[in-house]
Amino acid sequence: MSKYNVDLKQLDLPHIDNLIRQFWEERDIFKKSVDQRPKSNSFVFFEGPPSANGKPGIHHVMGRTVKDIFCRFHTMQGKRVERKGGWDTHGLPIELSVEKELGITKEDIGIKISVDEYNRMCRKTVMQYKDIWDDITRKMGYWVDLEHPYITFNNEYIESVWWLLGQLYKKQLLYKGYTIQPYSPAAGTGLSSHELNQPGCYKDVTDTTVVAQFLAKPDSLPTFLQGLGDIHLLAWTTTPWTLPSNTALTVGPKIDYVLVKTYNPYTFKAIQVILAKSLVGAQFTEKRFRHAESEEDLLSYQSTDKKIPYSVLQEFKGEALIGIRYEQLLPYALPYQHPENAFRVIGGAFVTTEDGTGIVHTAPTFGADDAKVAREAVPEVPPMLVLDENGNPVPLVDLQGRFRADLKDIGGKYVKNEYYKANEAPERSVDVEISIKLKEENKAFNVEKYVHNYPHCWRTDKPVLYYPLDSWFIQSTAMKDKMIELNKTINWKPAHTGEKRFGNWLENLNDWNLSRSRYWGIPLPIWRTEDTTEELCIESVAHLKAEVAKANEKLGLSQSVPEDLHRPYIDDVVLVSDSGVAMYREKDVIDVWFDSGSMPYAQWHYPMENRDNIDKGLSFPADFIAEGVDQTRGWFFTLHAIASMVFGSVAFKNVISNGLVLDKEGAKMSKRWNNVVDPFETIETYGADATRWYMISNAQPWDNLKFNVDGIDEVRRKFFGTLFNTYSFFALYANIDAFAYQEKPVPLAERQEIDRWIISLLNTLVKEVEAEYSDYEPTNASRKIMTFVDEHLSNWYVRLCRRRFWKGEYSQDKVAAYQTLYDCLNTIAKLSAPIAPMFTDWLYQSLNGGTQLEPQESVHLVDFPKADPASIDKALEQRMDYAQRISSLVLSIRKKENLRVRQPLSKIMLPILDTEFINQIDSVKELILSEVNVKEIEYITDTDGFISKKAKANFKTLGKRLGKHMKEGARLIQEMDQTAIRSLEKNEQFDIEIEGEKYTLIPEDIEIFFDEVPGWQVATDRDIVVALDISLTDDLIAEGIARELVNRIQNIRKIKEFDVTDKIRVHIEAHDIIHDAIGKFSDYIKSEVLAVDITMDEAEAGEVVEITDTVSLRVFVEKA
RNA sequence: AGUCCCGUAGCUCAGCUGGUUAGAGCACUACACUGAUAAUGUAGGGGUCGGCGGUUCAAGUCCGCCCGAGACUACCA
Repeated sequence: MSKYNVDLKQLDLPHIDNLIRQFWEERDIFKKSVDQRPKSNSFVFFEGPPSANGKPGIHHVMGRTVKDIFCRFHTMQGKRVERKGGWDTHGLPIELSVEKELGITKEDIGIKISVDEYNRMCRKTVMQYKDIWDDITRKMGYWVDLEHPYITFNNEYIESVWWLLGQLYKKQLLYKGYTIQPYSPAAGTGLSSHELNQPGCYKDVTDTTVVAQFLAKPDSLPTFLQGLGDIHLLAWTTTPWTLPSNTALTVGPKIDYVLVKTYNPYTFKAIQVILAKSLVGAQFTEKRFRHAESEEDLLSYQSTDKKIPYSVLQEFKGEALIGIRYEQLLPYALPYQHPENAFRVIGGAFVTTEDGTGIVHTAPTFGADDAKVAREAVPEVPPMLVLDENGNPVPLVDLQGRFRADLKDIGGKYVKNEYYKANEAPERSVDVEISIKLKEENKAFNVEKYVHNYPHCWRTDKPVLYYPLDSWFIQSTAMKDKMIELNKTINWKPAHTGEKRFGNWLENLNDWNLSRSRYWGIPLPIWRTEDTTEELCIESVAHLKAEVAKANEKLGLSQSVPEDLHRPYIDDVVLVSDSGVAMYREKDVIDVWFDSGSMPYAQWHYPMENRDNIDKGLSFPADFIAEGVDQTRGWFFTLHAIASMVFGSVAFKNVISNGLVLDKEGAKMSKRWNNVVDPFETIETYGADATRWYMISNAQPWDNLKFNVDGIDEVRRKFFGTLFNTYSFFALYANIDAFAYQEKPVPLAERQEIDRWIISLLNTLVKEVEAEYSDYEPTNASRKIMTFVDEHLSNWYVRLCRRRFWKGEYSQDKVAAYQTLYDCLNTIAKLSAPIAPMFTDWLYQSLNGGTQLEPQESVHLVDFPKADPASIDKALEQRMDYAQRISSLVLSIRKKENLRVRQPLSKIMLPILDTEFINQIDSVKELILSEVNVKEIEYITDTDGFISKKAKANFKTLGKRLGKHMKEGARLIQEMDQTAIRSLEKNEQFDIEIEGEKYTLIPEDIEIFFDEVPGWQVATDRDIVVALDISLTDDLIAEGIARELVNRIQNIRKIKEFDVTDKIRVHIEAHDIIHDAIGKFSDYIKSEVLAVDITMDEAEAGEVVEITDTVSLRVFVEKA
């Protein structure tokens, strides 16, 4: 005979975790849960690959809980949900951690250590925390296929990525360009815009800024500026180190500029300067300058004067300045090409007058806008490129961020002090040195510190440089419209992340910089001839093999395709062009983000294998993905971009972007603040389920979570504790009665009102929870389940029904109670399984262990419950609500009158509005009476003359009709007397008049409720009024005492640890106060405490027990 | 600098398309209850719904501005 599991005396979630985890592993439940569903009915999920070179944090538990919930839910909905795990293995983070470990820099690679060795080291390092990741995955109960993960460094994966690049190449979406890009000298690589958009990259920094004076060449000035003496153009820069590379100044053709006569604040020399009219006030600050009153005033200036006078001489459009030539500001070098076209004023539409001077210092080698405007000028303004020792054109700053050695005083210095090794940075940065130099040479108009936002490298944390680089791009801008259009079909949770954040990002899309001049990554599969006229994009290993054979033949080589497709082996492969010329691989590796964006295809080695997965849509696009909001421009974008460009499809249909996990104060978790929560510790202390449930129920996944372990404990107590207690209660009595659900389900009609009520609520709950899960609203689902378990099942159903379980014969009613409670618990286990997979599996197995009702060995193999609409009875739910509220009201009167519930009372009086109400209350009458220990309910109707009604306006219906008379109308309605209300009820209409306007009220315009009833002990709650008769008779008192006795005897039983089924004998010290009680209620007492007899004697062996406030007696209890 | 999101009790959060006493849980206080007991019930205190202005008969809810927190965008010199 099987029994319900009662092994656990107390709820111990970590213990249950262990049991269930072991069970899953032994029985291979995860695999079964996937395999039992047909391939044809799939729910596609993509697992975003984490990088195993960092340890998992508590936020990973959050993200993975969200993923797990929907995968489990859809599995229970009959779907096949394959979840291939994956690892992100390439990229800068790994390379940098290896460099650090080896104590080398990028320059040493290929010299101190071979590329081969270096890459082998990367391959090893990248998986260093894999075991810890696998461990947290298991411990938190996240189901993902860890045995067959995709790994981005595998040849198959690389081959798929090549194929994708090949498709882009064929669509002519790959191009090579020389552009100014964000570049990290410390990391030695260019950065893509999504790398620059990683959180925390933009930081406020204080830089030395200069407003420089560029001396115009007199003969190039427009006629209206000629013959006035020296004229300087003022231009502002936040990067003085770029001034040696200045080759132009840009003005806005339509902007108004002025010529100002004043003195240089450092040299006190008289000067004339040009700047934008609207920025005169910003440059000539009141602190240091003043308007000159007259020509004499201006001329009379002495360097000892406090304020410098200035005077505006002329005004003109920027247009007029174009073509002016100026003396090179810092003549360190000259452009190697067309130096005669440098150092002149050009026009540019991007110039604004928001800050600076309205004249933009233009260094085409270090600014994207600068390069563009310089190229567009006629004739083209040359960038400041010089020839190096090999005759190649290079900028004045090298790839390490250092000035070229041959640049006199600044040669060999880093342009930013941050690039020096610790403690090696000079006191004065190059920016400061240049500023001082300019001041001394009467070339600086203003030097000051300025705080602005500047991008930093996401890995090295050092400032980014904008630098000219030759690299490969994906022309994503060409597919922008398609991406925008497809995005509109995606269901984003929350919606605004998709519409606004992601949508705006797509609107402002830039081309995707693919190139990384690094070693550990997927090699760019493009080969070129040395003169760059011919090129080839390889799109598979087979393709490469064929090309290698061709090259071997034509060039007389004996190469083979390398076993490992990484550098350096792939670099050695030489191919041959159509014209028979050798081609060499472009040295770059690709952006790692392309790796992860390729996973929908590359995880299946598409198209070399598993073609149907993509072509027939078996595994593409995803029905669902989830990651943190920080991935909006990361993985979410790369998935979307590749799918849009290569397949013209979305990559995912539903996406949750979850918020951050903060500490309990709302601060970011960081090692520096020592507020990082260890996920292992949390799970081991509180259990995975409580942790998961807390995270989901406390806040919506997309809101930031203020993580507080106190909240987990609360969830454990309130939800899991209550559910566990309810189960334990059930199991205790079901085992005693040997209830094993052998009987046919008792028809609903034959069950008690309260059974039908909880079943109705349960079915409503099933319906709602299914809708919430389907709508990707796990928080609402969890909260609804909690309310049901806590308020309805435990605190009402079980509380009221307790006696049915422990009293009486094994009747149909008892069976009905068992069946009802069993069904509730079993259904809750299933509804909650996606969120709390371990406890619910324990609960399901414990229940099913007593009945063998369901063949599935785990809750994760069953189908999600279906709501039965026929069981939902809204009128019944309403009635029970009345019963709960009436009971509460009676208890509150008892409390006020100091009448304990054990003392029976004679009657409740209930004023009622209509007979329908009587019917409703009648069917729940018994529940109320037993709950509050009262003998009967008496209904008081209108005609009894006790009741006075009050009316209140219904604003919703009246507001529109009465308009501004609403306030007055509400007052009139409140003042309606009994006859007026009665008249409205009878005639179904009633006229009121406000300021001459007549309005006809109909019944729905007012709400009627009861006034206080004078002279009664009453309590009210909205539309219900309850009065209680508190007079006591001798019988009532005796019964009260009898109940007190029962209570005391029960306590003694418990102290003595009798079994709940033990029969007893009771001896009570004789006393008047109990004489009546025992005389009249001995049968009752005996049956309550399972006594075979009760005797009044000395009870000498008994203990003294307080019976009432004034009487204490000896009571002795022994086993019969 | 711009865009987006958020601001409701000491804490964590509800509050639907505007409708009249702004809710729940936790915490706190008091009293009960106790054959579910590291639970439970009842009662109580605690809110100018971030601020100001507007629309409306009516605003926590809609609009504008401001303050505060956050995320994101941006080479704007």
